[in-house]
Amino acid sequence: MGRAFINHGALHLNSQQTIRLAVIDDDSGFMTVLGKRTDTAGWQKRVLSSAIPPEELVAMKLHALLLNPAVLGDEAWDYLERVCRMLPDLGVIVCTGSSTVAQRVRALRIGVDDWITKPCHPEEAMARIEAVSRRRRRSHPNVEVGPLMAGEMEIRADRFQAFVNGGSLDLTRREFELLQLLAESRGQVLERETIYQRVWGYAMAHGDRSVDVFIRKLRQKLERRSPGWGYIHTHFGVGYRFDPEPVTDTTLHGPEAHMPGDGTGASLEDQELHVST
Amino acid sequence: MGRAFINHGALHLNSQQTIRLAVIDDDSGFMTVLGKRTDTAGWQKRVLSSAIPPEELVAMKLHALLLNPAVLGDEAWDYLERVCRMLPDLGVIVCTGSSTVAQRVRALRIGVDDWITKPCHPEEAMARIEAVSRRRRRSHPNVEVGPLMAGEMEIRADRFQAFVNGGSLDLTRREFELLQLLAESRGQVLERETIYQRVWGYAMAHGDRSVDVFIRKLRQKLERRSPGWGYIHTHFGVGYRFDPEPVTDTTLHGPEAHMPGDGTGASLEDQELHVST
DNA sequence: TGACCTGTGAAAATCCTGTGAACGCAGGGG
DNA sequence: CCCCTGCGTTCACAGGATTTTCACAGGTCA
Repeated sequence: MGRAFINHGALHLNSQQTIRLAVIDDDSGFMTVLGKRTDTAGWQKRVLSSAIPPEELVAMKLHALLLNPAVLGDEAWDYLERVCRMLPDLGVIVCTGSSTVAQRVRALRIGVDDWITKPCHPEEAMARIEAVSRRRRRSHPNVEVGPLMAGEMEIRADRFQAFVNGGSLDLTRREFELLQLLAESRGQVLERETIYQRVWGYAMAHGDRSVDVFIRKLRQKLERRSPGWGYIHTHFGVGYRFDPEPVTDTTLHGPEAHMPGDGTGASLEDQELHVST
Repeated sequence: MGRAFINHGALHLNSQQTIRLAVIDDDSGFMTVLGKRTDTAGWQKRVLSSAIPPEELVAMKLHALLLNPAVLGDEAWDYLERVCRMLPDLGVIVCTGSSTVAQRVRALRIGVDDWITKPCHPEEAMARIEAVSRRRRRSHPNVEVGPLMAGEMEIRADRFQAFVNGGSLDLTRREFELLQLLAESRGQVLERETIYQRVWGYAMAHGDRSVDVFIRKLRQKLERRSPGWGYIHTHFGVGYRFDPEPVTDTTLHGPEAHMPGDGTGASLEDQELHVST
């Protein structure tokens, strides 16, 4: 179940992009400081103490790679060249102590995107990594994340639409964004304020019922195309939770048909107060 | 039509190494040395002694801009910001004497791609400019020359034209580029901003309706030559999607005429949000 | 039961897209 | 050098689609 990550708050006008970065360096001091900052920024970072085959880098789906050639010794140039050739879309930043113009030029010509000289402020290192990743993303705007499956439904970001065995739900933009947010946070209870903030992009006015209204619209469309499944659950006094589950037709008001939760919701599982329709 | 031009802005760059660069600096010494090298490398360089409006930069179809903020004085930040916002695809490199980490970070976050500190070797400056431009060019690795088929239409990049059984659609340059972009992204919903950015080469001004107007022109020409097919679909509040499909003349308001898709896009082919006519 | 919440339906307010036409510019002829 | 023509931009409007807002009804909790 590897979902969860990816651009969470990237619903729309978000400049903050979470970056997947790998670092090959052994400078523990620098690593510590940098690590602190990247964590704060919410980046996904992986520290490696030695070169790993480019093939594995591919599997990591990185945005950028920061490496200190000193760690690799003689193979550094060869390694750099192979990485740049195999992963033209990966942002490669070299970070080293001293260096000559010739070395820097050579690296840049090989395909390296930036060369930072230590000592350097971690903030600048991050800004440069961001800059490189930004450019990289701009070139390939359509390497979209695969469709997201939920119950009988398939959510396709590239079409701004959700489908149930081939049939579109005909969601409007807002409806889609709301659904996407919910689905990305599957299992989590989201408060109205949070939802509004992330889908609408600004703070919710007191007493605004928009979220409720859109939840209703979603439920209607979902119900029509995929009856037999419950997707959006209401948590009284709190908010909503997305969790696709086949409708256990317990007409009896019984004490909840305790579905095996996926765990993400942990202790909230039993708070199930009422399930839509 | 005497087009036969070269690479316009965004679509299809030839993979020549020649770089179109503009420099805003008044350091004659550096300019001279750099100029010599760029000439040798065959770059097209334009030296400006002061800021020029971003609109004119657009017209220059640059790959990169190297500028010394000292020349602009107080307006430097504002200018940088405007340029980066308006030309997201332009490589922007700042080259200055002394600077602080804070300044560099600010610039990089604004959208600047690299910050070089003088004194610097012109060779390194060039290598960095290349590195920045390289990312940009990689955008459209579209090397395929073969004609692109879509419905009854044949799109020939080599002719800057589209045909329907032999007859040309008489597309103008912009129309063709728009059509090509759409067709290359067949099945995907493209937002207006994206379209504008990629076809026009710079950021769309708020409220610009050019994309809509060109979509209309395309639809008209397509309709005239190939009635019976729907090519461009509107996604309300989002953008447009190209997906050729025979017109299912369901005049009946019936509950969806579930056409089995033509197959190109797997099982989701049918289902329109709104189909323009 | 009373105070709150949430689900609904529908009206009202906004926003978005399709269009037709006017403008301005640049190139080609005359 | 001036006029004509093709193209790309901008505008303003009309018809719809989508969002918000409201007033209520029905549930939930203490």
